[in-house]
Amino acid sequence: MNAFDALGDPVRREILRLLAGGERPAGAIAQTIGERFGISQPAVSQHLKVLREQELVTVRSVGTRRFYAVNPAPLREIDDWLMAFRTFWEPALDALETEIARGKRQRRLAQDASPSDERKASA
Amino acid sequence: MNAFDALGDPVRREILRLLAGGERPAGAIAQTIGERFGISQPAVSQHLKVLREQELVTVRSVGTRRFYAVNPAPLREIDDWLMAFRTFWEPALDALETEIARGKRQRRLAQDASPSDERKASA
DNA sequence: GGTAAATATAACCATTGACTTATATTCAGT
DNA sequence: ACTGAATATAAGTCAATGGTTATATTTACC
Repeated sequence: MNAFDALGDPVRREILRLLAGGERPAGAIAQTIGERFGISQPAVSQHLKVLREQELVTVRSVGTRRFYAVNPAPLREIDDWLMAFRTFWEPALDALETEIARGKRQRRLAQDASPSDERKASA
Repeated sequence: MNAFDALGDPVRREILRLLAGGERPAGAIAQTIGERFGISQPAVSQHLKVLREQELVTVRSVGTRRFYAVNPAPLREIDDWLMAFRTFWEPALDALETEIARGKRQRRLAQDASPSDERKASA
């Protein structure tokens, strides 16, 4: 649940939001974010490093360019962490919602399983 | 969306999780958390201050005791922030789920409205 | 009003974090 | 091999953070 630490910084949150729209090369990120926050290319690069270390992003090299993309896994953990608090703003789930929530969870698990293990996780 | 900064600290996250189980006096929090992290009463008190400032908790005084409780509002904002990323791990919502999601959102809005404004937000 | 309990604040210190500028690395093209 | 583009790393600075001990504040109780 270490991802929270990385998300403590507004610059990094904004980088992620930018990447939510699809992968971007480091240069484009440095451009957009640097402008928006008034910080230099190295500064952005260092933020990208933190995001990499927390595995909030993945990188793909193409020539001299590095394309960053969101890695959703740690964000899902945050989503899970929030579960304990959802009772505060979600009235108790009724049966139907519970059913659907369970369906979602199973689909998610199915997605996590190795392909060889895809034992027909039918809806 | 400043709540993220406060949640960057594991001690504060743990305090919130503790409070998810119901309100607690500062002493009990200092006891539990202090033990768990090996930090002093003032240290915990300072964390509580940060949580107060970010409005992640509310306080209620009873005599010399101060009862802390979760204030869910900022956590909901985080929940909303995550929305932009849910598409990564949730397959596109089908019509039924969308309907239910909308219902939840409306119930939530109804809850936010001032009591005088409660215009029978029936399910 | 004095004392003790519960909690917060003050003052200080060490560490971490987020910048900066300068430089190294890596690859593409000539 | 040389050059330039894209990116990362190094080194240094400064402010913010999280801890400590000591003390102030508030309230209950005698």
